[in-house]
Order: sequence, then C-alpha cells, then structure tokens
Amino acid sequence: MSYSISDVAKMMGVSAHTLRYYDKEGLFPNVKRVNGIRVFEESDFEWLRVLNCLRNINMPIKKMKEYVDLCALGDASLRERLAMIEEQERNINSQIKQLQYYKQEIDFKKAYYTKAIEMGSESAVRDWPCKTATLELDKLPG
Amino acid sequence: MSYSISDVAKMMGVSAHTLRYYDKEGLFPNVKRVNGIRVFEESDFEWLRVLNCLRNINMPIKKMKEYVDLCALGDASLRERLAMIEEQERNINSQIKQLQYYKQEIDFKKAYYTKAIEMGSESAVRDWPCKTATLELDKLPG
DNA sequence: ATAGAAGTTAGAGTTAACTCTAAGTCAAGG
DNA sequence: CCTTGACTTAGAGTTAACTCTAACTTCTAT
Repeated sequence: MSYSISDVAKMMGVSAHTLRYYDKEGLFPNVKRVNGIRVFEESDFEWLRVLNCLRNINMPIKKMKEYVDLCALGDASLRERLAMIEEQERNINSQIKQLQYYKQEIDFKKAYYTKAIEMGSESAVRDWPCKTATLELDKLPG
Repeated sequence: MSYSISDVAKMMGVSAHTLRYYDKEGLFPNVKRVNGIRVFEESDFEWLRVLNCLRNINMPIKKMKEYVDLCALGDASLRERLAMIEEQERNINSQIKQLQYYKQEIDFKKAYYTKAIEMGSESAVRDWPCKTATLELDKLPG
C-alpha cells in the first residue's frame, strides 16, 4: 500500500505544503519518487512518527535535520544520537514541569474569577491570598 | 521600592528590549512613568507574574492584549475573563498530555540507543517492538 | 483525447516574537 | 562642564516555520 503526499498530510494533520517544506529541509531523505512524485510507504511511517514526535516537543527543524544526518551515518553516530535524545528528554521534562507549575496559577485564576462572579464583583476577592504572589520573579521555572 | 526596566528584565529573565516590545503591544497599561522613564513598583509585580504565566503557556501576545483590555473593563468583563482562563486551562492540559505522550516515545528511543550502543550496532535492536509503532498517525495527540 | 484534480518546483510572502539600530534625553559622578 | 551610562522612541532587521503563487507536469475518468 502506498500513500500520496496529501494522504500523509491528512494522516499527520498538517498541510501537503508543510510536508514539501520538510522535505526541502532534508527531513525525508528516504521517500521514494515515481515520475518525480513522492510515494510514501508503510515503511516510511516509523520515520514520520519520529519526526512528528520531535516536532511536537518543539525541536527546531535544523536540529531535526542534524538528527537525520546522524542517522545516515549508521552505527558510527549512535552515541551522538543518544546524546541528542537525552537532551530532548531533559527538555521535555522541563517543559512538563513548567507547564504543571503554570497550571497551578491558571487554576488559581479560575477559582478567583469563579468566586468574583459569584460575589458579583472582583473587589470582593481582590486580596485573596495568592500562593504564587510571594515568589521572586527570578525563581520562576524558566 | 521601585525598579527600572532592566531590573525587571533581569528578574524575569528576558531582555529590556522585550519588555519595551510588550509595552508597545499594550501589555503594561498601568506602569508609571517619571520623565518618560518606566518605573515599576511592587504593585506591578502581580501583573508581571500573570503575563509571565500566560507567555509561558504559549498564549499569543494578541490574546494577552485582549485579556488586558478585558481587565480594564472591570466587573463587566468577569465572565469573559473566566472564559479565557478556562480556555487556557484546556489548552495547558492538552499541552501537558501531549508532552507526556511524546515523553514515552523519547524514553523508548533512549532505551533503544542505549541497547544499540551496548550491542555495538543498531541492527541488533532494529526490530525491537515499539509500543507506539502500531498507532495510526491520525490518532496521535494533536 | 481531453478535462480536471492533484502532483511538481523555485521562490516570494506572511506571521509571530523578538532583536537591534540610530538618534536623542536625562541624571549622576569627577 | 562634561562624560558615561541607562533610559527613550520609531522603525528596520531577523528568525523560524510555515504558507502561498505561478507555471508546469502527471494521473484518472469520461
């Protein structure tokens, strides 16, 4: 079974334009062509999933290209690839931590507005103790 | 106690340029000026923390501006503000969920490369069962 | 065989969020 | 008084990641 660029675009939830852009940036070094037309196979899907993953954890396209190039080197680049993956691991962990921190602030705001609406006015809750209000600005997760 | 723009920049971990840009976009409607120079007070810090929070959960600056404008309307905009915060709550929850999902893929990759290095070659682990490899592309968290 | 849909390219345009520059103002220290 | 350094503005420049256009080719169905 083979797939056109727009099939894959639909599957990944991006535009065909975007996939051509990724290809131009060198992210699909192994996709087959028939009469110049890109033909995706199931065997390409693992790679598409990897790209999709890296994109969704905010790896820049240039870094993805570096990763592609390392893959092309085979076993000689295993350590470098592990290092990149470990960097992404640290990255994703800090992103999750940061979001969880700010989730608390958002939850507080939600409670604040809910109460304010209930009371009919913000002035009734203006000086609610805010857990985060005592934090130093420079201690926030970066 | 009052603070200059570069004091605040240091505290927030952004550049003074960036803060002036935010101001130009209307995100600091209440910061005092003395001889045209911005003077930040402790009383501005709660607002800086809110902005910092919204920025870190990837709210676009235009949306932050909308929020600023709603705040200026007082009690009349409480419901709209709650709605915005609730949207951000959904948003942040889906961001966290998505990152946690892709964290699994990264953890798998890490184990994969670790094993490959141990074995001396990727070919030894090439066909490891990958939990995520069976997923439909279009079932991935968006 | 021909229309229309979908593919191709190079390259221009867009958007968001900075990032920097130039030219100028102001306050403090020597 | 004069330099130094931090502040000001308007506006230009940068970067990443698309997003689109124009001109063209190829596939599919009548």
